[in-house]
Amino acid sequence: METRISEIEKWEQFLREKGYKLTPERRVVLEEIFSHHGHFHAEELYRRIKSRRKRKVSLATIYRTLPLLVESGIIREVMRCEGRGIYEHIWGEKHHDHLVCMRCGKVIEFYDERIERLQQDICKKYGFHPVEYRLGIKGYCQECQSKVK
Amino acid sequence: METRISEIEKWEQFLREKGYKLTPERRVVLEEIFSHHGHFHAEELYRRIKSRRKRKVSLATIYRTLPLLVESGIIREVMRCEGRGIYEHIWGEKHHDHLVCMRCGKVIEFYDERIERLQQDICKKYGFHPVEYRLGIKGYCQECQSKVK
DNA sequence: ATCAGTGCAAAGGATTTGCATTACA
DNA sequence: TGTAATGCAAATCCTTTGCACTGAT
Repeated sequence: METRISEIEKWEQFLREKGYKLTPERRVVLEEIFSHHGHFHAEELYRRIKSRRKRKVSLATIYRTLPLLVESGIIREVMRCEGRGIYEHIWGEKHHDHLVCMRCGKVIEFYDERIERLQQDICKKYGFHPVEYRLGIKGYCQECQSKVK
Repeated sequence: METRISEIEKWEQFLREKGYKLTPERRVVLEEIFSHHGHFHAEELYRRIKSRRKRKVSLATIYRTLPLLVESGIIREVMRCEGRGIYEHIWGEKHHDHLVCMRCGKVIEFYDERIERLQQDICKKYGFHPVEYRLGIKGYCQECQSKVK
C-alpha cells in the first residue's frame, strides 16, 4: 500500500532541501491553497487569506511563493485566463487534464490513463525528466457549439 | 490524395467568412509568419517585418491580428515564456507537442499519433468541439538533469 | 461613401523588484 | 547573529485601447 506524505510535509521537505525557510507566510499560503478545491489565481488567493486568516500575506509574497510551489510539484499552473495565471493544487490529487470552452469558459476535467502512460513513454524516449504535464484542449462545449458564428 | 489550401487562401477564407477585410497589413503579417519556421512572439514578428518588408505594420496591429490567426487555426500559442506569448504556425504542419527544459530552455518537439487519437476520443466522449490542442511537458532535459540542485 | 482597420501614444493590469525592516535557522 | 523573507510602493513590461485618420469593399 502506497503511503503519501501530506502537502505540508512535502512543502517542508522541499524548502529544507533547497535551503529555504518555512515562514508563517509560506505555511499560510499552502494551507489556504489546500483548504479549497478548484482553480485559483494570485489575487484570489491573496483575498482569501486576507479575509480568512489571522496571518496576512502580501501579494508580493504570494507572487514569490507560487513559483516555489510549482517547482516543488505541489501546485501547477493550469492555464492562463484574461492575462492571469490560473493554478490548482496537484499534490495528492489524481492527475487530470482540461477541456476549456472558448465561448462560455466552462472547464471540463478529464482523466485518461492511456494518455498519462503515453506521456511517460515520450519522456523516457527523450531521456527527459518531467516535472509538469499540461494538456489543455480549447474549443467549444456541447452547449456552445451551435451558438458560434 | 488530400489537397490542402495554402495558408494565404485559408486566411482569406477565414476573413471573408467573418466579414473582416484582407488588408495589406494582415497579408504581410501572414507572409512574414510563414517565411520562418519555429517559434515567435509579437515583438519579434514586429521587428522582422520592420526590417524585412516594405509595408510596415505597427505593434498594435500585430497584437490585433494574432488572435485572429489563432482563431482561424493558422497559428497557435504554444506556450508562455518570460511573460510573453509564444506562437508557431500550424497550418499545413503536422501537429506536434513540446518538451520544455526548465533549466536551459531547450524545446524538443515530438509527435505521437496515439496521443493525437486519444485527444480526439476524449473530445468525442464529451461532445466537445476542439479548436486547439496543447500538450506541454516541463521538466529537465538529459543534459540538465545532473546539473539541477 | 462607409465603416472597419491602422498607427500612435497613452492606459491597463498582472507580475516583479528595490529597499528598509523583520524574523527564521 | 546573519541572512533570507516580507511588505510596501514604485517600476516593469506585455498587451490593450481611445481616437483621429486611412483605405478596402
